[in-house]
Amino acid sequence: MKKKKKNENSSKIFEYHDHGACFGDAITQIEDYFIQKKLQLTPLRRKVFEILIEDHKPLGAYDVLNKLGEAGFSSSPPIAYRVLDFLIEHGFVHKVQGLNAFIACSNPKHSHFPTFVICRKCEKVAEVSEEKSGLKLPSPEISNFKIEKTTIELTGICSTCENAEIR
Amino acid sequence: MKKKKKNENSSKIFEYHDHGACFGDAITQIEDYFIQKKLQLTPLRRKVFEILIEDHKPLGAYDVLNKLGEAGFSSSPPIAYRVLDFLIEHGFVHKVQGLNAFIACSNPKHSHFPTFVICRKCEKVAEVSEEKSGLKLPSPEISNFKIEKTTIELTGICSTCENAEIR
DNA sequence: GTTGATGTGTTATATTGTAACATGTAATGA
DNA sequence: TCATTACATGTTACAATATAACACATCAAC
Repeated sequence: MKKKKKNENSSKIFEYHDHGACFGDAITQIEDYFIQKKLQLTPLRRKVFEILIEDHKPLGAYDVLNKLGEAGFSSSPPIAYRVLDFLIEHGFVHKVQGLNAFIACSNPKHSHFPTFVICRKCEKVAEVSEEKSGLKLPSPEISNFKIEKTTIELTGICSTCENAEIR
Repeated sequence: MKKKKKNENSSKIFEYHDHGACFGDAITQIEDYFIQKKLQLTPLRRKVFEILIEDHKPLGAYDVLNKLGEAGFSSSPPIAYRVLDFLIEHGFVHKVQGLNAFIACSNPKHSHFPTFVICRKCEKVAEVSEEKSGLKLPSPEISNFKIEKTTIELTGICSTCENAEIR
């Protein structure tokens, strides 16, 4: 029960979030990217991305699907899965395997090998970029393996929940 | 197409495997552990573990289930999932999230935070233990997060498959 | 000899994900 | 002009993965 003074400016990965900026930046980034790559940011694709970035937490494919339905789009499963796959391919969405859920990438420019930190109690999820995580990938390249994609998920309990866990 | 001399004794994570030793060791380990922890290594649990360690590759829950059926056990889904969960809890089985599959732990003594290296082409999977992987976990503990469980999966292409990929 | 803990079994159903094929639209180029 | 192609979306039907809820048996402990 000691005062936490020392860690005051350590990255509070679950706490801080300027959502307005986040949303606007993300939309701008995806627009720029699509133009640059000559891809179509169709209403459907845009909507899926918006749904994810608004919530800013992992959503199941069928959650996305329902929201698409509410917004007047078709809501049969392949619709969601196709668009999600497409956005994943281009780095704007990640799949959180441990939750069978999808989340907007918090920084498409940097997160090629993102780490997800997941509280098993409050289910909050934080994406920590390669640079910030301090993660040092193992090197199976030594044994001639070429990494194309990583899934790195750390499940546990965040400080808020731990403090609440009186036993 | 150069001779690979230099890496001769680098860990060939996909190649080497003394299966006889592996199987025997694993059974002994699980027996010892169960005795020590006063757990019941029932015929069902033993069989599930044997199925996984015999194959020595990730199996879907329903694959396990079928093999249980063939061996005279019940083969309704909860049977497999319960036993798999139990074995996972005790560190003798891991789930490979990227494949929705289960694999016997290759070294229960050491692998608390194992890394799985998965070739997307031949689907071979290698488990690399914490010590050997050179993996340096990120430190969200700084931000007061307590890691309980990790999912670390590296997907890509192994040298054998890459060499075969003429384009 | 009842109670509680554990392990297995069953039915039914929930959740997550895909295959296969149809339609619409816009750009290309003979 | 109109076939061809690429792409995006749509639909039906289904496959694959996973869990809830409840039943029963065994066994040790009190």
